[in-house]
Amino acid sequence: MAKNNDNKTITIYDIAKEAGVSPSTVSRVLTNNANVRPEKRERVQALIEKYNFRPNALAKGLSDTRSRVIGVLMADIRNPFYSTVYVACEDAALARGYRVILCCSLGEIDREVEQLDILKQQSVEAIIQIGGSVDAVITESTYIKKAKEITRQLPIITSGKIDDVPCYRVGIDAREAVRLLTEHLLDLGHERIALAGGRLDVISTFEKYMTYCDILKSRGISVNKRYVFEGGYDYDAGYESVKEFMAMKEKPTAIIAINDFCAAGVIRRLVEEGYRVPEDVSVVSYDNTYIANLLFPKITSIDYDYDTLGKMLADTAIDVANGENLPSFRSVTPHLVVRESSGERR
Amino acid sequence: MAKNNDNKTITIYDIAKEAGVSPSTVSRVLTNNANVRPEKRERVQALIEKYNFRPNALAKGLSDTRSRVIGVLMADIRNPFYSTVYVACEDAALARGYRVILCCSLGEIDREVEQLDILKQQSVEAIIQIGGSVDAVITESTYIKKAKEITRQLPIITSGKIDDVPCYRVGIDAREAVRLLTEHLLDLGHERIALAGGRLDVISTFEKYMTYCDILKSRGISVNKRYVFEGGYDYDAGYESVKEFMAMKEKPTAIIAINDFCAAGVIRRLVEEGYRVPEDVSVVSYDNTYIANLLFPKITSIDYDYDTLGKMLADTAIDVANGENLPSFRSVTPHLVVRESSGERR
DNA sequence: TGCACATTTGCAATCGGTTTCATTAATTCA
DNA sequence: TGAATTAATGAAACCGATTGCAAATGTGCA
Repeated sequence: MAKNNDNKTITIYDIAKEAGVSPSTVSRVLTNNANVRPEKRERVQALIEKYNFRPNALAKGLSDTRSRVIGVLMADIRNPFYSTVYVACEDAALARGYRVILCCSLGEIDREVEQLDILKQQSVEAIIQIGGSVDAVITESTYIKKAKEITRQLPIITSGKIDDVPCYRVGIDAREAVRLLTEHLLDLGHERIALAGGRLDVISTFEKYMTYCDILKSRGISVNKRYVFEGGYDYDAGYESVKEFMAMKEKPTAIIAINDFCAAGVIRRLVEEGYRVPEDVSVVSYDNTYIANLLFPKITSIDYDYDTLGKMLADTAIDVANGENLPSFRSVTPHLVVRESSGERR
Repeated sequence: MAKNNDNKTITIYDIAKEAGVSPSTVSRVLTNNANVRPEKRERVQALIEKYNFRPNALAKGLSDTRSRVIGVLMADIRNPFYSTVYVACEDAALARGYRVILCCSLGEIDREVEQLDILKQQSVEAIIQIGGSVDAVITESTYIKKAKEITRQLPIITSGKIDDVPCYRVGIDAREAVRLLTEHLLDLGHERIALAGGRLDVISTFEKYMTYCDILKSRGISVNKRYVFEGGYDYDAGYESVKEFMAMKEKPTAIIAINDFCAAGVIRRLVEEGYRVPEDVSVVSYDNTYIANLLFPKITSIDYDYDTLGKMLADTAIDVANGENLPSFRSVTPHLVVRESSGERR
């Protein structure tokens, strides 16, 4: 791909000719592991540097058995949660000599199915999928069908779970996350704790819900279903939830938002209705994206240690691709970041 | 890349054999443009569907003269401005049958230089670069050197400007953006308008600054240099700027933040010091990312119509790659989105 | 010095497509 | 119906690397 002054793409053949050796020798210098007489190696190396030669990645990928590329399929890279995980994955992959290809499904199931094919076409060695169909309890059958087909050929690593499809799970310890948040609030004296946003047909959300129920019960607090507002994972879900919560006689004194976007909506509506955060109502959330730090008040949120998560995802992908036998489920431990949005019940 | 039941990757040769035709014919069916007898075409097509066959992208890229891939090099995909532009670019590219490869430099010049090589290695037909060295007036010489080398071989499309390197510019009409914001504030009665964040050695920031000066002068208002706070493009820059501004005798009554992050810092500090936004101080910003909508108050910001920008970038890249003669500078027209953070001077 | 053995090296096949070119089959039209 | 023309097809070269294998060169030791 490097070009000489004539602007022609130069190849190992050109280097070989000028160095007076065979292309194989140049290739051996490039791949570094074969044994080449030092004198020739230097001669070739000098030309590589002279022309700033880089071997064509497509040709290399074709001839190698290993493409050294892993695919990352996410719901939407514009969401800071995903982009943070993506960058962490990429860093970890790069550290092991792998490249990463990004695909976004943008919530469209057809696109998601299509992306799996596209990644396969690119000869990726494994696919990391975060968000999208893998998170839904009842997954679209076209997706399942395609995922099954794919997993016969290359491993899928996911934070979710695909029915009937064997894949490696690298997730977040959702139970621990809920525990941290719920007990934080209980410790502050809150008992009327509401849940804002998220759909219960999404596995991680469902797990969170169940754990929330368990914890309350274990503390002798009965679960009030009206304190659970199902909705999306966005600002609006949070905003709408508060309309309902604060219209109740027994208003919640604390709200757990499904993510930082949702928390922003919750806080907005609370402020609009004249409540103060955290004096009147505490608000906490999951994900601890940079948004948690941008809002006023800054939000108490659950952090997942994205570098660790990304590394776990990438390492699993690469290890599995190399045939290593790994546990099919690993998870990262969340921790609580206390900020300004949660306080003692008054 | 599709595999049959034996889990072996199948190729056009397999399809050809089973269909009783030559690989060339299968290829013709695949590329669609050659003429193949309908009967055979159908026979081949049926097998393609049966096995869900997709031609290997690496092989295709290697044999084709056109790779139909463009590279996108950005500063940091975790920044909503970049991720929004990226998705828009990808969409536009996809619509024209092109794929996109993402690289992030994360602010490291070495990485940025390296990425140019990596993209070249991938046989991209053009590189779109937004953010990073292309934005700096005095660009690192290692970068310039590499960029020069690259542009001899493939076009670079950028929102910035690289000294001495011929590239296609697709930008934002910065002067118009400043005009919209400044006149909006002037119309609201503000005269003491401050600038928070951004470095003047960044072209777009410098352009904004110059235009700001021009507009104030044309209205007979003298420019107070103390109203210009240079800094980064983040929350902290905004936060720090307000410390200085509000310590002055003649405090500004309106602040233009260099982006939404910066605006968040500005507002935060204002609130901490007991000022209300917009009653006491108006705050506006550039970029109109979703952050502008999340904050309280919602921020009046400049929108760039990201879909149009993305399309302009991708179209330029593809057109230039195809040898079309385009104007070397095109720009998108910004517009003002008025929200809650700006109001009449009291 | 000569022979056995270890290193280097190049040839040629391969990865999986596309495309040119020559050949063959199908049409068109007088 | 047969010659001229056009459409369909396959063989083979090519894209730019890697790698198995055999040949060539170098080394060690008796």
